[in-house]
Amino acid sequence: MSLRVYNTLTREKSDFSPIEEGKVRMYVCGPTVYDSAHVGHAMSAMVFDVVRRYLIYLGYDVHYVMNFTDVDDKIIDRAKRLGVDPIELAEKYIEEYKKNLEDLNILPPTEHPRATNEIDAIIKMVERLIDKGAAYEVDGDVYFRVEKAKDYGKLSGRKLEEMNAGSRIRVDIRKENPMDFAVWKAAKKGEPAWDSPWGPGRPGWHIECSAMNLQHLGDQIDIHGGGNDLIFPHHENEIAQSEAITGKPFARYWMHNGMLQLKGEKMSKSTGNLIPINEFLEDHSGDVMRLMVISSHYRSPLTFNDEVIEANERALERLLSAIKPAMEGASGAPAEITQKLEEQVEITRKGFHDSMDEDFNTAGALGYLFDLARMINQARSEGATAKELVNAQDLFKELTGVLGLKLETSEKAASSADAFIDLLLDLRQELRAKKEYQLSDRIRDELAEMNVIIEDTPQGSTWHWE
RNA sequence: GGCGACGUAGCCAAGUUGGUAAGGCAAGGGUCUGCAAAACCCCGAUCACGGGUUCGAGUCCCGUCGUCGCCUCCA
Repeated sequence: MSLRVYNTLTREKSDFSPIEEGKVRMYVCGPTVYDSAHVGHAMSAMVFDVVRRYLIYLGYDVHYVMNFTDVDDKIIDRAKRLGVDPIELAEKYIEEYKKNLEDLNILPPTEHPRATNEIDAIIKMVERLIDKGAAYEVDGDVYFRVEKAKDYGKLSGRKLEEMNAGSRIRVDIRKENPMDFAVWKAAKKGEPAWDSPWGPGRPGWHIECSAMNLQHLGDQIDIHGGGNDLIFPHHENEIAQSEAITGKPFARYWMHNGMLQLKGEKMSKSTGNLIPINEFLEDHSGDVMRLMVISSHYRSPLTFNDEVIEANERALERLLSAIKPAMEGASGAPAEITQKLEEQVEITRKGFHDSMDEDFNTAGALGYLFDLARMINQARSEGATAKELVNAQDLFKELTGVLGLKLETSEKAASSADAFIDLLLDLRQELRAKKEYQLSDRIRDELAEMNVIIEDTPQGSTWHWE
């Protein structure tokens, strides 16, 4: 079997084959940095992180570009309201976003370009569009001429004549067609601006992505990703611009993730219906977020609420249980068990691969990992030795790693409290030996209230943070 | 109004070209334990509804109801 990918452009799955053998050029739309990113952004970034990790797992050399939109109306508005410099405001949220990605165990992009660093390339592109008759200048603004793009609407399945542009926004009478969109905007007073043949101004939203693609990945790319709310108009316009310039098909595969649903609605910055990544990470690990994301298909909406978060906290504990070491003094599990475990290793490897090959079916792949976890735990409780568990556990770690899970056993680093807790455990051990259970239980209960969980095993007691 | 997606057990959710429903969480029962915890074992759905095609449909077609996304900035 080989990898199949759903392509928004064709609305069907097809076999994946990159332009250049063994290499994948991939571009994912990053955030507009005017505020803290929320868990919906995290979802999108994670979805494509998993895509990237799986492609690497398959042996591809992946060139991964994620941009920052660091100049646009919202950033300018926000900065004006706060009385700060828009470029500095953007810079602040760029740094924060990079930290978010790190905390969420998202691999750093190969390149992380930002619009303001690409101004020269953008201006050249706009000039080329004008030269080709694909764009026109009006009073310092430059608009893309949609009627010139013969197959405009092919990505979103719209037809120009069917779109009732201007039904909700006032039509700019200077435009030739209401659907024409700005590729260059004349600057108003006090706004960040760059000199151009059309006077001081700044790039339109869509052109920067086209420019960064051309600059960093070339005329044609393999995968272009983003949230499905970007299909129209953003990606539609990117296609129109890029293809107007190169005359070649822009991206081979358009991948779009579903929206994260909070309270039954799309999580969105503009409506304030959101949970910032920072806030989420105060109470939960990045792995919990990731588990939620990979528990369902990337194209489906993601149900996000407290109940689901809690369920995934517990599910994560189950995954963690699989990589616990063999019991101390284990003398070996029955042959029947160890053989079953080895068989499960092969079932898991194949099942994982087949699932992921089918348009990155992470939820299906995860199912196999839970099956393997159960088999590992079963073997361990039957007395399997570390050696008997090693193949299964190695595969388990490898494949959870492909999904981007860290599975760190100790969420909190060693703290100064450790020695005291160890002391209390020793004390409790002595009390239990004397069968003074009232006191020993009190130690356990009160430590539990401080989020220290004690587990008794035949080899003694252990503890961990809740 | 237009375009698109979806509706699977209490909740989340998978289901490749149609052949008789993964997995997780919760609940319940059990093993282990001084009691717990963890782990392990057992336990649940005919797939929104109504038609149709087929030997056979969750999986294809039509209709109905419902939810969501896009059509305006948005991952």
